[in-house]
Amino acid sequence: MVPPASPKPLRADTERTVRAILEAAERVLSANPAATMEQIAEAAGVARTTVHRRFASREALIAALAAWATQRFHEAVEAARPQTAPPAVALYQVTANVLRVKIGWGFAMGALPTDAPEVARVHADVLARCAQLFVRLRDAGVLPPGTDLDWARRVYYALIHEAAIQAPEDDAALDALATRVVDTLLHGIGTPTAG
Amino acid sequence: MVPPASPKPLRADTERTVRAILEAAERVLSANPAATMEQIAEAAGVARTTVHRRFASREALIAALAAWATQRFHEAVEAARPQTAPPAVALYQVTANVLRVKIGWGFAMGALPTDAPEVARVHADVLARCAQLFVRLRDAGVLPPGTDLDWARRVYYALIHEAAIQAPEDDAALDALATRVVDTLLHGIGTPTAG
DNA sequence: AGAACATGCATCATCGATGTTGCAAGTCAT
DNA sequence: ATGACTTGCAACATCGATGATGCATGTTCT
Repeated sequence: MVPPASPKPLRADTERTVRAILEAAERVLSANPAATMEQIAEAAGVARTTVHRRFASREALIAALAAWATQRFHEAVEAARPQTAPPAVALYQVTANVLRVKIGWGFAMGALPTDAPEVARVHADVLARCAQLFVRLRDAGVLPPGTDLDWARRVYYALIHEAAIQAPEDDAALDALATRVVDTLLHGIGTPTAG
Repeated sequence: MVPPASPKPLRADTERTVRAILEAAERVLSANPAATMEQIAEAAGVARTTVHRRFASREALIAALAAWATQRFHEAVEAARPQTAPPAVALYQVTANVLRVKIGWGFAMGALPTDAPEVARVHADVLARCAQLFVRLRDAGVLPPGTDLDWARRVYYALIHEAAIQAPEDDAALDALATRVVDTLLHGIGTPTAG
């Protein structure tokens, strides 16, 4: 229902409710992944039955949440033009864009074990883009030729994950965070002259 | 029951069972944090009622698991003599020791929201040791004077967490992993000349 | 060997979460 | 304004997980 243009345009009423539920689910579940539908409904300001009317099951709700976040994730990466922009620039842009999304949708992006066909495809797509970006980084000399790209990618994800916990809301702080992530990724935190 | 010498020495029988349950819980819960007591019991090769006899509640089981892992964690850090060994050496030793523990007890170490008084104290102790180690690293010039120690510590944890997923079993691979973690922490993954 | 204890099994009780339905009242679109 | 849709509420049904118990059958320790 959420990802592309739905077959039937939702009533303004319904759309607000759905969004409220998804946002509430994100907040509540990120605080406690085992939270009940009741707690989510309460946080959304609706009755529990309404949640069940919109999402057939708890599983469906989480799937919708993941789909929503995946879409945002995809947009964030694509907006950085990771295949055409200079790799170092793209790295920074991707970092900043993804951070912005991840700060608000941390749970949904973490709970990605989705089995929906469409969503899985988009997600795989994004991962491939990231992998390609790292190849480009290596080819451009930003990363040494012998770099273990898998380790590099995982370190990158871990740094973004850590940075997202800071959760700043203004753009200046977000840029500072992105800078710190890229910097740490490339140069670590040690004294350059040491070693 | 587990951490120090128990008031009543368990029967050989019981001890084996308890250990089997804890180890099974680690395996099963790390694969699926929402696993049921039944699944844990099955993995341990005992009846579900036996688990309940040893651990009053699911909560108690997880608490015991956390306590056990915390103890191991503590030993791993202390064995590296983080306050007396040269900081760079201690960093490496702590990394290797903690990796060894974390590979086998990843869930238990992640599920640390424990409210047991004794356990919390030990855990806080370990964290303090780590913080001190980072101060020593900075004072020794391994880290630049202006380093944000909180960020440094969090990056370090994240790297260990990532590395522990590789899960090698032999010592050579473990040392290689530890080297990689320390190296990445200090120098990142970028080309040194770049910038 | 014998007392003390642990385990497996079957059984039962309970509890919370999930999911459904009917109806009255409210909201939206045209 | 009117018909279509949505929501809240209350009630109900179900289901799985948790936790407890009694008893027969091992297992351990001395």
